[in-house]
Amino acid sequence: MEPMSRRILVTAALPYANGPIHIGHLVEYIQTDIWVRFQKLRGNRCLYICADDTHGTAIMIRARQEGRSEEALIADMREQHIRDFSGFDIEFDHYGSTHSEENRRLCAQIWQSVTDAGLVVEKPVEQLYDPQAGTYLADRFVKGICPVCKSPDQYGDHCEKCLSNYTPKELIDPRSTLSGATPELREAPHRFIRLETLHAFLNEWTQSGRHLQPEIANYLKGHFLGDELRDWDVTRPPQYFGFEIPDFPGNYWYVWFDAPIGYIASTWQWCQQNQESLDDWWKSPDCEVHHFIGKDITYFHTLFWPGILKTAGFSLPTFVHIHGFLTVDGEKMSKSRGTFVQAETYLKHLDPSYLRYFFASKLSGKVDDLDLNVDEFKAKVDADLVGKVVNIASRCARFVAGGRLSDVYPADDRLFADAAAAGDRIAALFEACDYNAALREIMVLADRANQYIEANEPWKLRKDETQQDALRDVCTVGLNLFRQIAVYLAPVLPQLARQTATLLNSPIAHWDDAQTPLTGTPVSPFEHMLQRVDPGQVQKMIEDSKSSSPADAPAAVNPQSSSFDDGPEPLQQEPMTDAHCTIDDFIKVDMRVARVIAANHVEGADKLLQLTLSLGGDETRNVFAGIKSVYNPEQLIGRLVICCANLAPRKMRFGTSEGMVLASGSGGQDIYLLSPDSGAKPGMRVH
RNA sequence: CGCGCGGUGGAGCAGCCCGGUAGCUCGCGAGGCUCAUAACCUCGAGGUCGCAGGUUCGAAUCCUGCCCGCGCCA
Repeated sequence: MEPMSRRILVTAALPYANGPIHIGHLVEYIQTDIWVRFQKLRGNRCLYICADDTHGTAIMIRARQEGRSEEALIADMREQHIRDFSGFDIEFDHYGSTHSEENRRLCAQIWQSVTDAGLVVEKPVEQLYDPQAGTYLADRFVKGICPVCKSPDQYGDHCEKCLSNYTPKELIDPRSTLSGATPELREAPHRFIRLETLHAFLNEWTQSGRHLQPEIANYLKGHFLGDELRDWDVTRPPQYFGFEIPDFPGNYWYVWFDAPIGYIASTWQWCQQNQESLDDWWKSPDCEVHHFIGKDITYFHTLFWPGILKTAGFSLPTFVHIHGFLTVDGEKMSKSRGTFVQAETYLKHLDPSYLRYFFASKLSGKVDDLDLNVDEFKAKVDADLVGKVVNIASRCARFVAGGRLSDVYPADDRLFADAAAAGDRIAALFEACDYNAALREIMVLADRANQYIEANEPWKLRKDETQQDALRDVCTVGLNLFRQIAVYLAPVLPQLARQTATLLNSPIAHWDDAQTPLTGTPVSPFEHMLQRVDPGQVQKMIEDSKSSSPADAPAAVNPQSSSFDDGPEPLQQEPMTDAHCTIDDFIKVDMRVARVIAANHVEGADKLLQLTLSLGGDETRNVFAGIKSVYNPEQLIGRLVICCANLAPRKMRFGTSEGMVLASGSGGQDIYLLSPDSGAKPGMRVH
């Protein structure tokens, strides 16, 4: 027994209250849940804290669209999230919400601290404003061309291509993703946090080698810490769903200011319910703070957040554990392929233990992306869990069902002792988040147990009346080896731990339960603990995921009525060209009727669909069209379009585009493909 | 272009930090067992460890250059 148990506060990133939990999210919550369960099993005091992230423009807009209050929306989502998490045996000690009184008060307190520290400055900001939606546009709701590297279709704050950070007004050719409208520049005062003041501290904290994975420390050093840190814009003018700032009336804290503070607020709620002191968890040097996040939100958690905590006198993170993204069959999750699987859909068809085990087998404590290959998923779960682990119990339990284990643990060629000795090594691997290596160690133990059973042939002993004691001894060894494995797997497979407890009538409550064999205890009748993965169910899940998704591609935002109410906006948005073109100029453009014979999503592209156009006969064109926001590939196949057939081929990031499909509209949700009246045939020229 | 990660028998990976018999899972071939959820056990075939240099008695492992793949706001 360890003399001192650690106190550990653990958080997973707060899921945004704008959508359901899907298997991509689950990587993180499962990874974290395993770590927390492991810590608790080791006898440490550990809290798993999470909450819904509820503020921001997206929530406001969605509530508006659904005709209800933001509060109603987020209450609903929170319920769904909690339901999904519990379905996967993800067990939070507390699940709060950033829209809570505790969070409001903490925000105010921390705001006061950073203000007192002289970190807050006010500056006028020209921000893009969506006149149609009636709101300023959050960075994520503006897309345009990156001012640094000129990549098209980048968000307003940050370029995916060159990883530069900038402000939305620097963006070239901006569009509102809410309405498709061209936003206008408006000026309003904002308040900023001077991160640069904390540069020396952040340098030291991130580069100490103790709080971050090395590749992350490297990344920060190369991308941010080499330059002056930018002031961070943390307030928003109306309209915005969030907390109004006490000393800055009419303005709101930016969602990224109050979201991480939600970690503390949620802990506070737990403290109030459990008569504990918040300071013991967030201001005590004896308490570790561990954050688990995806690599997408590295910046906020490794620079901004430590800076804030430091300034406000809260504990700094002991470690920020950063994981990669989930791919399915080597590709980004895709709605059309049915691999964008929601938690709820998964649970309708498959056992959550499968996913917990599979993710664990893929997680290594590195930032690498991890891939869920459907065949591998089945192979791994079937072979490891059913074929190896559960099989051990299945091979022994029947021979002693209704009876008891031997009163003295029999000689077993040191198998149990060796496996007990492996406990520390396996624990170290769990501690380091290298679940993949931990599971490999555990599977070696399972192999040995199966070998033992093979060598001792209990099925033969059973037939010999004089060998009944020997039979019970063999099963006692087999079941104890199984139980050891169940203990080591308990963080990953809590359900298996519960089943094992029932089978052997002894709870699994501590890691050290693997150190001492059970003897003399009754054995319950054996029941199957885990089924093999049913490929039919996997298929159904994928089908379900396909059908449930098109609905959530929202229709156009503006339900304009009246029959011929044609306004001047289109022309105002894009004035007509003055220069004439000659008939000869016009003839240069060879426009043809074409049929879409194949349409696919382009992985990595936000706007593009890849189309194969037939011009009749064998003549086809491969074309990339920026129409993904409005059209699904399925609905395009078979329809006629107009294409420019002699456009010079253009090499794009995703392949070569050999033409262009004609469409109108301003972009975003405002895109309309041109098509000929019925009767036209592919290949016909447009004159 | 940048940053990060990777390139090891058919597939997926470990080993690399701390140089010295190339290992695991699946698949494949042969055999065994028949207790177990067509599970389990044994044996076998199969690898120029991306390429080229360098350091060294010795390199998958260290150094340099190059090539290729993947990822980059969920």
